[in-house]
Amino acid sequence: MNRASKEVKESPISKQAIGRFPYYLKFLNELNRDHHEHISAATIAASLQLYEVQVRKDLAAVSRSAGKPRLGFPVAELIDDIKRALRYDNLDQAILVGAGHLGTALLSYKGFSDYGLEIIAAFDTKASLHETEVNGKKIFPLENLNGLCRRLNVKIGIITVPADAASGVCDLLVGSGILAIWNFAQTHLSVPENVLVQDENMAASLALLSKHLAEKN
Amino acid sequence: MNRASKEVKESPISKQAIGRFPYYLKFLNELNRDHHEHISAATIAASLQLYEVQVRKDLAAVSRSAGKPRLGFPVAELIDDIKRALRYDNLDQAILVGAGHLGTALLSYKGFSDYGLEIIAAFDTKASLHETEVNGKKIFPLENLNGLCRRLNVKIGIITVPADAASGVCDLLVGSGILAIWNFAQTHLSVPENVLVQDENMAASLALLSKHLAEKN
DNA sequence: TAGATTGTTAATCGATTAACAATC
DNA sequence: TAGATTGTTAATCGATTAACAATC
Repeated sequence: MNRASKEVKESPISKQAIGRFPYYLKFLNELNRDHHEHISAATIAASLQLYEVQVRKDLAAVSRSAGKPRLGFPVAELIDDIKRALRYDNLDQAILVGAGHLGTALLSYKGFSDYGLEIIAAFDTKASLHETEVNGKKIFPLENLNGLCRRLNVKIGIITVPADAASGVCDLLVGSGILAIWNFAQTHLSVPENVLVQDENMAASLALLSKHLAEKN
Repeated sequence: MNRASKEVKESPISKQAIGRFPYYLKFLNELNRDHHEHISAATIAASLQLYEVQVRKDLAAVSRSAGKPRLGFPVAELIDDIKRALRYDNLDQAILVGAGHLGTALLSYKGFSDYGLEIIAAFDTKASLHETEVNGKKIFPLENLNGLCRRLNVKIGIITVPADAASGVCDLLVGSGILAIWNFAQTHLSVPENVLVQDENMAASLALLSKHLAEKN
């Protein structure tokens, strides 16, 4: 507040912490609906089965106004702070490639806008899908991808094609100016260093489930 | 080999490493198809953009016969070792709750058997879905869940219901003897400590994508 | 005031990376 | 033999947890 140089302090939020904030947010939204004014880190921790310190540190990293001893944090303000930190407030446009079962499911999901994402169009090689719509989003041939991304300045691409097609699609996305890729294909994607690939590694999840089960015998 | 007590050495494979093995496996399978006999950690690392040491350590953790200096690891054997470590060799049966878009996508996916998972049935509250099939898997009312899980000794449950229904479904699963839950709902689930909840935290992925984008401006 | 609660520094833990000796 | 490659010990890094002083 009264610092000489008031830079926008670079938020030191770890990747792990970013995974926890959506849970905080959901919990806080419920509180807010019930008209709770304040909340303590201890209560959040108990509810989400985390350590108090961890919650305290996480909240300290995003909260603009410091929490008040005895009271805790004002719920509404905290919600805003988390939304800002996760950038849920500004809506990013995305395109999706691969309108199979999973692609269709993602296209149909209404909840992404809560997370600041809007899928505006889909692409697929299958001609029978072209010009059809899923949840109001049109499906185009891949040839249209570059043009559309350039024209609308789309920077997020979602890959839901089979593994053997993923790498080609990835190159196409990168060549179309995409800077962040959400990859559901089980394959390693090679990209320039200014592009981020976020893998949704379901095979890893399955292996962890199976491992747990094996240990329980 | 020539140790006095030959216990089954508890594999010290980190969670992170488990996430990498599916990528190793995919790469090795391709090599195998091309009839490569041996492979070095360095080559794998270069291909998947990892550090050599990391690959070496990961492989050392699962490989039964040690790798050979100059040669590397025998491809076919390594594939077997990884499959065993990830337990892809034994097929686990699972049931799925919530036959919406995402649930249907998972039911339709043919690739899970490669990962040692077989979804044998689905459940949904919606009466119009009952007794219909997706990819040969029947959809039942939730009342049938307990009986079916008990009868067939199913230990894995997949949650693809809306967030506000997830916690109730979770309790039902736990009460039906389920020991491992793959949770796609964006909500914290509370379970007894012998039950594992594996969250597929898509909100976290989105936040990471969005954050990267914001940093690129 | 006393005590609930915060924010922060230090200790611990787990995973990655560096360095290097062993060996085919 | 020389050198590519492994396996392992030690150093580093990032995140979590413990300890504790500050404060409303």
